Amino acid sequence: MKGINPSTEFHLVNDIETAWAMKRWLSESRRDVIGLDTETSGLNPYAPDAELRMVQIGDRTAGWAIPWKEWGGVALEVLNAWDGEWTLHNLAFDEKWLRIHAGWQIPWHKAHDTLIMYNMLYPGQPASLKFITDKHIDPRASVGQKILDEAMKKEGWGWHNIPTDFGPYAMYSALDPVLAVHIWDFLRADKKFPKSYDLEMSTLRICSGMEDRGINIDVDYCEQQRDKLNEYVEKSKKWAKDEYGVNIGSTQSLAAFYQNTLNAHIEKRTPGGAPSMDKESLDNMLLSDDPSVVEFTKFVLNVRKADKIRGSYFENFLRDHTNGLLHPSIKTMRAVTGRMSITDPALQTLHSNDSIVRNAVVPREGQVIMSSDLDQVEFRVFAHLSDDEALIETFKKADDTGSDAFTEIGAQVYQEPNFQKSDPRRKLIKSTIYGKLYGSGIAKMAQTAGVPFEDMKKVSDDLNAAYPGMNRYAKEVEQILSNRMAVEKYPYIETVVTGRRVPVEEDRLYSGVNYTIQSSAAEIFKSNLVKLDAAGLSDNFVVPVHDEIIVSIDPGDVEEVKQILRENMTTSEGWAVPLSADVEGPFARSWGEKYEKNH
DNA sequence: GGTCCCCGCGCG
DNA sequence: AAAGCGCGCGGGGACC
Repeated sequence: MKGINPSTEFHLVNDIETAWAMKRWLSESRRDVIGLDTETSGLNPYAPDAELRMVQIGDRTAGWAIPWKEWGGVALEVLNAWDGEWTLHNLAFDEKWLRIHAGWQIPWHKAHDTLIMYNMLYPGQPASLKFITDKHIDPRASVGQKILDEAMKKEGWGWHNIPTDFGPYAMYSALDPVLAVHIWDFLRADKKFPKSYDLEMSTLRICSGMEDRGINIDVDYCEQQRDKLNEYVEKSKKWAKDEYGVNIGSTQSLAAFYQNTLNAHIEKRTPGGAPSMDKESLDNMLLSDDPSVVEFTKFVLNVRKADKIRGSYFENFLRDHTNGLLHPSIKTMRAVTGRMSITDPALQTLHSNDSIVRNAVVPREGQVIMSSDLDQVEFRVFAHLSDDEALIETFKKADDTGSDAFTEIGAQVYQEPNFQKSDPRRKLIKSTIYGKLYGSGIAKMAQTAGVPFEDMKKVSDDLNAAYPGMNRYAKEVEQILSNRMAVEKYPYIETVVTGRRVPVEEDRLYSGVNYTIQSSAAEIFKSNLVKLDAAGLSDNFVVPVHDEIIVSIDPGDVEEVKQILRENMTTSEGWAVPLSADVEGPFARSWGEKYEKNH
């Protein structure tokens, strides 16, 4: 650790002389990269009162903090003057603020993100600027942060109103781009970017575009649904409270009511030991001999669902939109496995068993919605990795005949060519396969499928006999993980696409199979987005949902887009089983059409 | 009054 | 031998 050179200068650009000094610094020194950072009023750049407060640039010799409101023109001058590489820590954040509030688009092909770089090279470790600086750069650097925190507390300042000329704030701000450059130096010691870094940087650029273009919602529909559900939920909760004194929103109150008033027995416990009032527990209540228990339980289940839909979706849509446009936050590397997550609102969790919520998501003006889903991608990746000849053959047959993989497995395992999709064994086959993907035991599979242990075991044994590669692969993975734990200090798996390392918890090595599959599938999907971007479709992206991309397109382009989606969402090269995708739509009214019962 | 965890449940 | 994977969100409730 070399640390920060004590002769490094930090400046607040709040007079002409300093502005000139900064410009001289920019033009007179030779350098490979400039660090860039911003200070903002808060986290959400789309908030009505959002304000860019400071733009900071720096290298190994100096850091400059430029108050945006007073000296924004100077800031833009230097942003435009530098045509070399930029490095930032958490590019996704600053890129948005600069684009929205400074009207300046960072050139993506010259922008680097040390947050992503760090994630690639030190998977599973905290990756905040502060943590990395303390650990790898210079622990003295965080002293300023402490002083600033205390001052803000003492003066009652927040990020939105701390004066830009307050010394510690200016100093702390000017330091950050300098740190960004030091982290760049540290991570770039071998001057190579991992393959996964390129994929993630492209994904970042594509998803940033999606956040910016936003998602159109039908505001009137949301308001109607919210009001309707609101009335039902409030009325119902009040009735339960008045009539029986039970708060059905509280698991404690609800459990007490079942036990004390309805004299119902609650078998299941939560991990914390409390009586469980989850869906399974309540579904058991539906089997009660006591009609009043059954009626009350139906009532509770209905209210819960309505409450969830109202609060998590319609309320949030209405809270977050501006003129019918939602700008969600897409975190491209949120899950340890590299899956993306979407918040504000949580667009990956919209109810799919009916279309009520997705009806709120509509095409852009004059357009139609289409979608493309990867077809059982995790199972296909599993089949590829397990290298089980029979399983691979079964997939090929299912693809050739256009039948469903689980049905085809039934036909194969039971030697019944006429095995039907409606055969009750198909459900057990599906449960077994998903159980294996997730590393579950037979007891859990049986519980999920709602069948006796013995029935489940029979199917599981049959599948293991027919496709021995599945268990063989699982054993292999555990063996590799144990070896790595012993030799390399921590157990990790590698993704199939880029070889990115994903750490596995030491006491849960069995989850390595799922991690490999899930993280590889995530990279396959991201690669497909990059391919679609190259094919010119990314401006039409609306939202990604793990293995599915939603697009909004002109009605005249439907056939062309179908073709583009089919081509670029499918991968065959290098896979024992083709990774195929379907295309659905066009839907002229809403995303919900895809989920309508008769569809 | 703010913060954190538990619990339950939505999605892939 | 046995182990369901990954997320986000909201209400309740404990705690400070």
